Amino acid sequence: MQPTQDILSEELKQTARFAKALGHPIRLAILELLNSQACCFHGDMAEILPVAKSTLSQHLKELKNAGLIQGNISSPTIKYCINRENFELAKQLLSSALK
Amino acid sequence: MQPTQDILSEELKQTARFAKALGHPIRLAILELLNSQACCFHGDMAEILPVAKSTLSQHLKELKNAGLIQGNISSPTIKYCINRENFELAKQLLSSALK
DNA sequence: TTCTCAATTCGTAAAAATACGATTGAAGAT
DNA sequence: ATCTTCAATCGTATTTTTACGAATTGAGAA
Repeated sequence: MQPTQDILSEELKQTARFAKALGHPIRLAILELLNSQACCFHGDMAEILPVAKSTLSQHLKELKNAGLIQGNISSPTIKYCINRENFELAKQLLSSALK
Repeated sequence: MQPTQDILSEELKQTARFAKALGHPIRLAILELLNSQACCFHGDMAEILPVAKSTLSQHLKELKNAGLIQGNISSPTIKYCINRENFELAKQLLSSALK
């Protein structure tokens, strides 16, 4: 075995993080919704997606942790948006991983 | 909640399966190795990647199940290769999910 | 201040992923 | 037929993921 850093580079780990975040149908559906601007609010998504609201919150949290989305308070709701910068980065990293 | 099939399409589920398979650093490293033709054999990979052989086998199995790689027996070893068709499909689906 | 509503967090359970060493299996070499 | 050798599978443990309903929080409305 070689030293970890040689093979498992930071770039590769970041790519894996993004891929993992994308690795669930619900989360992809969330991104699709946000990307199409069809909706931005937790409540609206909860009506469309076949999961409980608490589960939806968990998926939103994971996407936030991965940096793919962000939420802006717009009382009484929260407006979710794609984080374009990281979304682009994810696209780049994944497309380069699949080159 | 709407009927599942409307939102969670087969395409979206397939995309999630690919993304999930890509969502681990070791598996990305495997694909990188296979893609660069630097090596193709389980034993060679086991020397390079910082995991036990049995763990490596598990990751190879997951990549196989996802359709991203395939193994051809070449006694006494097994030659692993990228499954180009599905690799392309994954690239396509993911890039379209991140459009 | 109290009420209401949206969203998150908590508590919990079940399933899946990750990892390892030991064992087994399959194929060629002796 | 027996011995090697490579890789997969088994058995197991730990951690993470996924999911739900209940309880909490926070901000504006009454």
